[in-house]
Amino acid sequence: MTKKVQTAISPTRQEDYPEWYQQVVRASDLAERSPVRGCMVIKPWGYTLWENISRSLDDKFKATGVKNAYFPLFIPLNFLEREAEHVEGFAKECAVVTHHRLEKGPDGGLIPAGLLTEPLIVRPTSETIIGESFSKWISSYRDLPLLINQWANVVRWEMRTRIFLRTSEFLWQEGHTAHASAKEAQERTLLMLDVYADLAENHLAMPVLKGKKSPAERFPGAVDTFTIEAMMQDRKALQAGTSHFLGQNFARASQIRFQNQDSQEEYAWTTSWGSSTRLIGGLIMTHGDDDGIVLPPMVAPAHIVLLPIFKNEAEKPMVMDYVESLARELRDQPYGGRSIGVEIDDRDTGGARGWDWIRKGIPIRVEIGPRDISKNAVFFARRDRGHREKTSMERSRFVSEIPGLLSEIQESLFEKARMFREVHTREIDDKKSFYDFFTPGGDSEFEIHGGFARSHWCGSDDCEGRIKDELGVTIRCIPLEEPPEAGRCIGCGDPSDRRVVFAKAY
RNA sequence: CGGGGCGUGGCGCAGCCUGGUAGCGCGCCUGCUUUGGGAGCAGGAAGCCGGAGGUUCAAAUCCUCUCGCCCCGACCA
Repeated sequence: MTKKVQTAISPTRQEDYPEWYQQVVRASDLAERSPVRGCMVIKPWGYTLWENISRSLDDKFKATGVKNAYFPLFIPLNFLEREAEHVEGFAKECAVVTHHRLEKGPDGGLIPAGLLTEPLIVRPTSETIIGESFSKWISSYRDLPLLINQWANVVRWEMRTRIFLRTSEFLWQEGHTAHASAKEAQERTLLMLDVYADLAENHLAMPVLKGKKSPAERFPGAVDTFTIEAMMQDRKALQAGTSHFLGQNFARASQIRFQNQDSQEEYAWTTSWGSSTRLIGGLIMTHGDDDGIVLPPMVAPAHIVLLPIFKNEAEKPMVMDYVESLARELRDQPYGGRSIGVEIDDRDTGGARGWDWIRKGIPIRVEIGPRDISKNAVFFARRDRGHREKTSMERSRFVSEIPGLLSEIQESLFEKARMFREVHTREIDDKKSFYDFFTPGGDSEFEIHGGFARSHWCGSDDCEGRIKDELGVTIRCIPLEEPPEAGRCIGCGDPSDRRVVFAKAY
């Protein structure tokens, strides 16, 4: 008699993907919703993950000469007004501070008082306020390039929020640079895109496509926006990081000028680039399964959990000694630029204990009982394999092989995700196939279908817009590093010289 | 903001149509028994049913308003 495989998360991805996502976030103990509309509480397991991600990124930024700084949370209204497209892009989702005091109201409650002469907006992004500083810091070509990053929270009053993927407040970094030439700024834009791709692929084990955004998808005020796009397990695309070449638009708006070597005054060329806690959402949807999240070792808050097993109190000291000394040895092992993170969970909660760690996605679970100790061995399971698949290994060998084992897991996660993307990416050249690809065929409400369609596009906003209206599918990016190819636009049939990637998106 | 759905102990839900002040599973606490695996038995804590009004002798159940959440759409990292 076969019974349905029991999963730790219900519903499964297949049954109801959006609900699965919510449940996984909860079950993995990463974060929870807060009483504040659209905002989340990031719990220690999730925050440590974010710390690991942000530390890796920070190191990479610094390796390219970027320095960190910090700018105000509040931006005067008139700053935002300086760049026309920028205003238009963000005006609809700004939190605005209008008062600076609270007074007792007639009903005893507090009411805002002390109207500000000029409202302040809570930063949705900081181009304008940082531009203001840049304009003061830069006067000569000798001051360039200026390479600044800030780690901050920002607020975008979104209509619809999803934990980690789109929250009203989120944590991110925003890099802002100023250069003496367009070429240098463009190179910086692409360099930072490479940094994001490196982080995504080598730390998050999340394969990404690097590409340029179509004009319709560009950052408000940018000349060019570049993106890394990942495919989630519902086959939708997730924009996981963006890098913008801002030309002289913001320099003009913020009066960022410098004197060049010919004593001529010029506007600087600027860039900005950002990535956020959304990466965690991407991580969940790239590797998570029906038992919870699966953490790539490079960013996992901890790598190994040791689960002591003893039949009675008499055995406990011996087991705990073994466990604690093993933990010490493991923590001495290096992995991914830090030491191995080891948790010891000696709660006496039976088998449920192991499932907590499965849901939390820890890469390796190790069970240690008297039987292992007598053999001087450990009994372990990998999160990227079935939960019943466990291996016994001699202790010292386990300790010395652990860095390699973690690398293997990291690699296997990436490879699995890459294969998934490959299987669900199609070159599509006729309109009917294209529409079929993005049209649900089954009767399930949450059917997962489609994927990435690599198709030709004539370059017109009209074609792009029509496909968006009719199918909810957008151009995710125009991939970089791909040779031109002659073809016909999937929308209108006009000649096209390259393929672009179409997909439904988060 | 438009369409749809939903708000009942920490989580998932039943009850609502046919009003009579709350129930199930998991989790949690205590004890005993178990122990290489999401344990068994017994006992227990925890909700006044999102909020506010109204109808009624009586409302989780009916009516109105409101807040929030989820899905689709529009918009976005």
